[in-house]
Amino acid sequence: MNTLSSKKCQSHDEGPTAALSELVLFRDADPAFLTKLNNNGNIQDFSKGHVIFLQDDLAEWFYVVLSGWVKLFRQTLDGDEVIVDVLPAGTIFGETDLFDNKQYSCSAEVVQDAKIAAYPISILRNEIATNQTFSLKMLKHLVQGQREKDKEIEHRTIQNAPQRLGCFLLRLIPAKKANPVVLHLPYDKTLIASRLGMQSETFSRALARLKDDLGLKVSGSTIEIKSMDELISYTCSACSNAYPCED
Amino acid sequence: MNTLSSKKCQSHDEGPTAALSELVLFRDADPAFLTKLNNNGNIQDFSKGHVIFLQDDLAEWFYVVLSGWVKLFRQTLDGDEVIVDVLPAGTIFGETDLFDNKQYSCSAEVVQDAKIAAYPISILRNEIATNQTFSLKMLKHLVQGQREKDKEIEHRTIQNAPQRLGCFLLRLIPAKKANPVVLHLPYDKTLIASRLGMQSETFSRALARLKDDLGLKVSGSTIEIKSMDELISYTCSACSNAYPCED
DNA sequence: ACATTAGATTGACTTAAATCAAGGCCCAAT
DNA sequence: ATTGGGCCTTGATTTAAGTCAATCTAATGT
Repeated sequence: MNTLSSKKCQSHDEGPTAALSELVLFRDADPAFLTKLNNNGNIQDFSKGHVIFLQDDLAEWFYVVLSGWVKLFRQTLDGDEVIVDVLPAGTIFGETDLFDNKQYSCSAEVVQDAKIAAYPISILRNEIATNQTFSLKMLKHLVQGQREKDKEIEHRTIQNAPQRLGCFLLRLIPAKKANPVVLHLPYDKTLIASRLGMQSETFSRALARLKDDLGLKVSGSTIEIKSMDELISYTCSACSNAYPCED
Repeated sequence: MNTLSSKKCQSHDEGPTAALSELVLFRDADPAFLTKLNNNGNIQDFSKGHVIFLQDDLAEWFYVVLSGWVKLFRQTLDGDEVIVDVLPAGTIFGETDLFDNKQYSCSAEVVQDAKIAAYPISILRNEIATNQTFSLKMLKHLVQGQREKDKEIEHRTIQNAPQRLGCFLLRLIPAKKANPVVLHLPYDKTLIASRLGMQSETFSRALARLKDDLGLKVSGSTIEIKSMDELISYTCSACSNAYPCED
């Protein structure tokens, strides 16, 4: 029910090679390396709810989200769930579980029907160990990830619920667009709430707050932002990163 | 007033080579590399309050805390300060600002009189680019840092103030020791508070709470823990990492 | 078309933490 | 010894967010 299809990569036009070379990490990588990944990888469609791997599973594959959304999460001792991240298309995951531990450090579950490519970690590990250039790329990739985490910690510390939500909305908009901006929430509001470290009731009220304060229009998962500048100043004033904060 | 002394490394018995080889990152590193760092590095004593670098400064040096404590922080647009981390002896910092940006991503200030070694980032960058083995070590180092950040995000999300404080105390105790355990808070309570993402008043009350609930004894910065097991179960039940969580 | 159900919202209330204000303690400089 | 200033604590109050419970809505399957 979860696995809708699976195919060898080479049988497919827009195979994982194409997919991979769109990721910064693999751009300009050695073609032989990409081909090897290609030949040993596969693409699968999964529907919402499918568990890709569990924390402490043996880490043999790393993945790339081609479409849809995937959540990474951890379980607390008393049974709660903590969202580590929710990943959009174009994200690689499972790749930092390369080393000694060799177990995934969190669980991964599809939260919006997704197309996901999988490749053996061993090939990645080998490339890192033998190709200096790629190894450097990987380092940069990790440093970038570190920066994201720092930002996340900051957000949770100094932004209140409406600001965190505003920040989330802004990050859904790639570049500064002309007003008004219409966007769709990419996954369940409940999940956005826990992604932002709040309860779903709080999320709901934060959204209502943005409606009142900024003239945001909401209908289901469709949101219209009247004024980007207003939202930016409302959201980013408490933050150490000026908008647009992804660089 | 801040710079109390500065010396070339080789003029010193317990020079930076010795200091470096105690860090996991540099253990078993190429002796020529360590010597080069050694010859181009220096050790300085700084007193509390000394600013080592500011966010957006050109990143030319990386540092190792030999003794004392250093805080990393960022400034928000409206002037507040966010603590990124507070670093104990044995920590390397400034080293992730290796790449393209070439600017420090945060500011660094001494918060308890410290002895700090400085080395040119260029030497590190060169070693990473040419020595596969070291590059791999650096990758592991970064992955480990990533895990720490994940843990931090989790703590801020699911632990309340007394639990975060309890967790902080536990992390000051390297191994599981016999009761009762006596320890000293390593830096100002105000700073511990912001390190833990709370106001100093909240910190004070959290400490009082641990006194009441766990029979903790506090006198100034000296703390006596009656029962480690009690503190562990009080603190770690809401967390996804079992004690001792550093591995 | 209808029942079922997961997801979302709303209201009432509780609780944790922030804020505001006052005062205490200890160390350092005079 | 006295003064002054960090640093810390404590009390009173406000505020943000969590919790609990009741609906409401929209999508799904029969």
